[in-house]
Amino acid sequence: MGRISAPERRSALVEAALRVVSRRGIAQATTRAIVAEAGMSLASFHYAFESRDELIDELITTVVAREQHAVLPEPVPGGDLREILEAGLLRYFEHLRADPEHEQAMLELTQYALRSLERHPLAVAQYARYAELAAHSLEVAASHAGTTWDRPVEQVARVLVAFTDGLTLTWLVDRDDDAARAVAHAAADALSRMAEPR
Amino acid sequence: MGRISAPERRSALVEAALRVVSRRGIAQATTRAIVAEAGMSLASFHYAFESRDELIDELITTVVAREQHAVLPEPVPGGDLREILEAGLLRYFEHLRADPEHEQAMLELTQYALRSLERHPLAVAQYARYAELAAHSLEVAASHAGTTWDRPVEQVARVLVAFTDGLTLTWLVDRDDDAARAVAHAAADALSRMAEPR
DNA sequence: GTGCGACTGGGACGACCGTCCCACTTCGGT
DNA sequence: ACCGAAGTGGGACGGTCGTCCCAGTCGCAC
Repeated sequence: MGRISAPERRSALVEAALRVVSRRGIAQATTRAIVAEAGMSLASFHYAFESRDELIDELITTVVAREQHAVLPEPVPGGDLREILEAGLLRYFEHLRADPEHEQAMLELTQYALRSLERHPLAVAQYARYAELAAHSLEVAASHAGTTWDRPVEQVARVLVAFTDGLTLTWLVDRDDDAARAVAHAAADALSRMAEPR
Repeated sequence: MGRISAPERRSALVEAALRVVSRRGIAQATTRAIVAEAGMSLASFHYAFESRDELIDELITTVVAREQHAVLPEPVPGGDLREILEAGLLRYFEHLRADPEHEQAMLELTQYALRSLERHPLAVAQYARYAELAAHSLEVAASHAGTTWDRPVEQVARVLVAFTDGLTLTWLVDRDDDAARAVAHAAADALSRMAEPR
């Protein structure tokens, strides 16, 4: 292993940890497994991080900050709100199908954070970030459809996040593409009714 | 510890394991923690079960079989379909608020099962059971509202399960009651549109 | 080139894990 | 009363965990 500065090592370890958590789950993300994935020795781990907990915290923070697969990157032009929303949800679904392990890892990290008092805020921040991204997408969608939301967009965003989570969780279990698309359709339908009638 | 037959001990251990998983998470549900919760010695554990894995498998099976907090136990009389569905979802939400640890435990057990090939079927069975209960509730609801579903009820049920999961997950993170009720409202709205217009 | 601080590797530590062994006690059938 | 089977308790096993120590090596400023 060549010589790397401590900060570089930190991010290399975070990336390695994300790969291990995605592939094998957080329970299997031991210091030794992470270090092996990064191709380092155990001592390097505790040179860069004080503890495994610190690494996991930074992993969650990093990965949440990076999160940006918004549900609606570029809405379909010419469609009405419902169609734009459904296209966005289907886009998210394709992202989920392309990298299911990543979403499963995010889910596990949330649950992990939920289990300790000092880590709970990380989970809250994660979902606040989701809601923020969702709110932005919803604003873009409404603007493209030439309409406005009939309540604060943050409230609609919260519902979108819940629908997305449900779609993710159920699809991860049964891998039923058609069912997931039905969820996307129904969710888009419900959300579109939260806009002012044109 | 008095003398108990092996089968009784098995179910006592399963109950103890459920309490430990609910309270502290599956990662903390060690053989010693479970045995302490049940007030037994370690030897009794391996007298009743061959391994911890066997206990966890039986825990999942048991708890899934017992699952019956259907979303719509007794629909409100006189309401239309949307109102009946929303009342059912709110009923589920009250159940979630009353015992959040149990739903969190169920979520963790699902994720745990998803992580190994031989346990994956348990997660699938868990969600098949959810869908079954949801389908039954939906049939009751449609019948009370005097309408019928415009597609196989199993498909609607799958969507309901996804919505319920999303509501659960997001509420467990932010504990925002109003937001959860908004999800229930939107979900009921979307689902009610999957019925034949009267 | 020399010194010093930053970085590295291997091995060890105590704690806890799942599992197992074995001497012991209790029970039900005879 | 007795005897085999069923159930119990304590202690120990090997393995893995997170963490730590320390002797060694490298890069860079002087």
